[in-house]
Amino acid sequence: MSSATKTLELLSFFSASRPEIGLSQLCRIAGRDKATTYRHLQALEYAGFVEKNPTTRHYRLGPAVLHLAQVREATVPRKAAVQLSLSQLADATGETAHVSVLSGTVVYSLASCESPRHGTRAVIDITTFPLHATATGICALAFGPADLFDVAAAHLDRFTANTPTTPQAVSNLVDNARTTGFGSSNGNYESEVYSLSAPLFDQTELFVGAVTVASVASRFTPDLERKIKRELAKASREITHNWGGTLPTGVEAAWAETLSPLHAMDTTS
Amino acid sequence: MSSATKTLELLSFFSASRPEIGLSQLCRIAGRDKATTYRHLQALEYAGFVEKNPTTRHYRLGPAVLHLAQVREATVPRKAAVQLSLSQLADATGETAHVSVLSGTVVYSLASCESPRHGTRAVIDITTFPLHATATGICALAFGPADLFDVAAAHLDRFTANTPTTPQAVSNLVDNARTTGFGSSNGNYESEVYSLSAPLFDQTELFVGAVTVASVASRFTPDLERKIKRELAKASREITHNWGGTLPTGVEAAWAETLSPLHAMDTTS
DNA sequence: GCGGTGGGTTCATATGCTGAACCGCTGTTT
DNA sequence: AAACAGCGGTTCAGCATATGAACCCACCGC
Repeated sequence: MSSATKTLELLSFFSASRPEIGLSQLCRIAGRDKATTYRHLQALEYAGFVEKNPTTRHYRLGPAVLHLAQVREATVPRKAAVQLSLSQLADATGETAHVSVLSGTVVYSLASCESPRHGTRAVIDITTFPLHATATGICALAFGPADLFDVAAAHLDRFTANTPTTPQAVSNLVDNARTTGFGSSNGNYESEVYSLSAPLFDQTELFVGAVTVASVASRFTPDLERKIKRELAKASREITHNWGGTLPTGVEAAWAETLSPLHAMDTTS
Repeated sequence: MSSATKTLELLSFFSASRPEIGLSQLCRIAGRDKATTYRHLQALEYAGFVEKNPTTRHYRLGPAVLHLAQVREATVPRKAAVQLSLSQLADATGETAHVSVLSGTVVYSLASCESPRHGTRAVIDITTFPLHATATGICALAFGPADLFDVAAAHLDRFTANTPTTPQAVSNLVDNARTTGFGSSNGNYESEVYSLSAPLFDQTELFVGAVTVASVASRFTPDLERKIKRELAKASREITHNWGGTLPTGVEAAWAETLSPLHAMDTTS
């Protein structure tokens, strides 16, 4: 492990829950010598990656990281950062994949990608997603801010025979999303489109959006469902990471449970 | 210069105008050996600070910087990051200092700090600043987005005898701000309050807000004006830096000109 | 097929990184 | 008030590790 790598590793010990770290404390966390750690911190401080809290002499992340983040955002905007994941997802599942983001109480489409595998495809032709009637929306309700449910409950329009139009019916879908880690819509918005959706998170584990695969009802077998869920989990990890976020352990656990071989027997039985 | 410092320095060569850099190119920019630079880049890539564009093999900033920026923002929110600069500014000038930020076409107050030096003080009791009648607003018009002027011209309310109420009068103040690097208001909003304002910028040198000192007309001498301008420039550099931004060279040049001893003769004569 | 450029690799050399032990300070305990 | 523990910060001998000249291979224009 190079000196530079060790220096950079120090930065990863700072987090929202541990924003300031003293020298000795950092030595213990990193399991390294005090003199070494001190010199590494000096290098980081010189470059503006950390700064000293003048009163406590503890270290915290510095302004340089803001600077770099702005350059990164200008270089690879969020939209561009999902394109690769999205095309891989569409490719692996043979279905239409898309990513949407939450802004206030509205979930809008950021990017989508269709797979050429089948002649029939789901096409994402809406820009904002009804919260109660789409896999994406259910995901937002399940993992997003609590006050979103009231907004959803105030607009329970019926789109198809399957659209849930009572708060209780929506609540059931949301509960299911929370336990499985995936939002789902079986023709709730368009009768022939079955969708599955996985949430995306920021660094503080706040919901920021969802990645979704939209399939066609007639080919939506349990096997395909499992494949899509596996790929969705992968894509969600990837996109969340690319946006600088982290997945809550609860979601990972829900996925592990949902995708375990044991559970597979249940769903296919 | 330590290996870690050299590694970190590589990151500073990425910018909005040069977002992706190849290995050889980076060697030339940094003036370092190819093997060394390559190993440094590997360390950075391993830590997620850079990533390779898979098609061009060029390097660009990675997702880790977004992650760190979010932690930094959670650790030291912008408001907290200005407090120290602001109290130093209030202390050095003996006047009231405040920081405001531009959001859309509205300039709102982020934080303010009064100095106890004098019994009479300017008090910042508004939350949004009229663009045409305050030093802060003139600063926004001079250095902010061009379409702001139309917004300002549509609301030329008169507050005092000095308030500029014609587009031409506002335009003159804006021109003056552009050449001096400081917005000013001589009782344009409240007749007894004289204010000076310096702009704040983000990483792409876009105007994001202003730092202002509000003084009382009766003690606003040319000497005090010069002192305030010097301190404002210092505070603007500091806050801009703390927010991860960079000052346009044009503004620095305007300040240097305004604050030069030669220029001082002109203003005091 | 040839020169120029690019990314990536090798290896002997010596530079500069490492960590035990140290200092001076502060707040707490006895 | 003396002893103590913990902190941030410093020193220096010894050797791990960073360094860069020279190298390879692939690609591109000609």
